Amino acid sequence: MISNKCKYAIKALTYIARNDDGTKAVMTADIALAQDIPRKFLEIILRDLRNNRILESKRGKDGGFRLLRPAEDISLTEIMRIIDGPIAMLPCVSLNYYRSCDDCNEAQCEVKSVFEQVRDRTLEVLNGKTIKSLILN
Amino acid sequence: MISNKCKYAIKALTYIARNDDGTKAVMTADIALAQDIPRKFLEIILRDLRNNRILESKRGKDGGFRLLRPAEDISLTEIMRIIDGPIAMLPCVSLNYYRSCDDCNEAQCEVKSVFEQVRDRTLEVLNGKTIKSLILN
DNA sequence: ATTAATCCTATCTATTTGATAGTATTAATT
DNA sequence: AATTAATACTATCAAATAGATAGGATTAAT
Repeated sequence: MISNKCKYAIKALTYIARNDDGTKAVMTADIALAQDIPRKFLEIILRDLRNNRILESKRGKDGGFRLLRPAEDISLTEIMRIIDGPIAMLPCVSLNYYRSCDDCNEAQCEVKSVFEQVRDRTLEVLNGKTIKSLILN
Repeated sequence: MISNKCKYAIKALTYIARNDDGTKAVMTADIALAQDIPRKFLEIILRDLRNNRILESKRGKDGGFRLLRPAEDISLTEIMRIIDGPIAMLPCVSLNYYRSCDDCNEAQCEVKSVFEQVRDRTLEVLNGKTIKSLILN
């Protein structure tokens, strides 16, 4: 399962991508209302995305958020890794968050290869998806 | 991520499948030692698998656990669903644990179809895997 | 009766999830 | 300079989940 937080992040980004008309930043309150996300929780998520160079923010009146890059250059996997961490089902098969298993000898682990296959199939789907491709439904 | 508990369950089952010689049940202590699983935690897991008709148990001296079905009839997905619940990444795309999302209109949700694809690819891998196939590495 | 196994109940700690409250800061507008 | 309206930041909080551990009850072979 991905967290609600991660789903909110994705939905917020699609809303920003769709609604940034080039004249002004997109406000938290508008996103929260349109996408049904708790406002204060959304604030945290958006700041998190800004700290990870997905968004830029503008403070003060007429402030808000904007994509720091074109929507087609923001992949789903990047968002998922920022918000939830590893995508893989076992730490020992994670490409970006590898950790060894204390309780098994990886060379002879029976489960590792299965979850490597799951990881590869999952990434086949996710690697091609961007904020841009999501809003072209 | 699957839980440690789920990984322990799978490893315990492979151990039982490999070591049931038909004469006596496999003991918790042996599994715990061989697979490096905390003994008391393993007890809970094995009882859970028994309650879900994966294992049968025998109490008292010479007691222990045994597969209730042939190893080739115990699928990985079944174990994962018993221990961790849904396999899908979103409740609204889960085949066995479906729940609707409060915050989105499923008909026009941008993320649903992506995670349906992930689900299908994941199940393509996992559906073919059984305790039997895992121990034939 | 003894021994050795599972069964059961209760408990515990740490982490994560999913938030909320309140204040500080910034910046556009008047 | 004052007002207004936005994000930024800090602190907290409650509930659920993860990952166990302890201790005694029950069962059954010898």
